[in-house]
Amino acid sequence: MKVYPPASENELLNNAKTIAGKTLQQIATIHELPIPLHLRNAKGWIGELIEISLGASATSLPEPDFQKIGVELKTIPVNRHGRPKESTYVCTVPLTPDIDIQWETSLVKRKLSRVLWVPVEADAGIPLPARRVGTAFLWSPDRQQVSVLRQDWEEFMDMIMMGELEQITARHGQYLQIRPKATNAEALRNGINMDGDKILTMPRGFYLRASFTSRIIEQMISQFHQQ
DNA sequence: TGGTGATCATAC
DNA sequence: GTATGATCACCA
Repeated sequence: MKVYPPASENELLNNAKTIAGKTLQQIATIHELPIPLHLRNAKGWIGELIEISLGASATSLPEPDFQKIGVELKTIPVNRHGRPKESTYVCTVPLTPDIDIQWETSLVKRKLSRVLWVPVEADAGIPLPARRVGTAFLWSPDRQQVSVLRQDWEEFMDMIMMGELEQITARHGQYLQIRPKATNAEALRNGINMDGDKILTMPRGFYLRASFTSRIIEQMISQFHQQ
């Protein structure tokens, strides 16, 4: 079954409702896809399955997944309490950014402006085929959240432009963090050191801390209960 | 045992 | 090679 890109947020939400409560086995069967034995050698499999089942179009482009409506798709592994098990990858970190790079036009901002979060059961005790997809919800950061995300991003970009990339660890950043994002430790690319010289360094990605995505889920639940 | 640093697969 | 989809694995 082929799912076409949704033309509106409502259409996307309706598509998401059709997979809510289903197991990964049920969804994979609909699309005639095999299920890997475990995620160790297929880490992105759930994300790719949900992309297919919701009609995502920019699946390996530096763009929001649903290009037409500007929505980014994120599956989020949650435990039985609904708390995220992992951080959430956002996008690649520019290692040699232009001097005039700005938050307003950054990929982090574009991707996080509108996100469809799709919770997926991730307790180790549940076999992969039996894991269920939860109720998806659309989210945009509120003013306070945008403010912190922007502050994190600007501090990171300042450090990178100052040649302090190698000093950045996953401990930096309140909501965002920067961590390696590579095939392996041998995958290097160009960066800039504190002397302004070219160096080879590990490719890195922006991630949302699990403590932050946990708050997003809690907010959604409390809004739900108020209605 | 939580979080940081490392890694796996795939598309083009 | 560089982007995407992420989770793994180890150690403080």
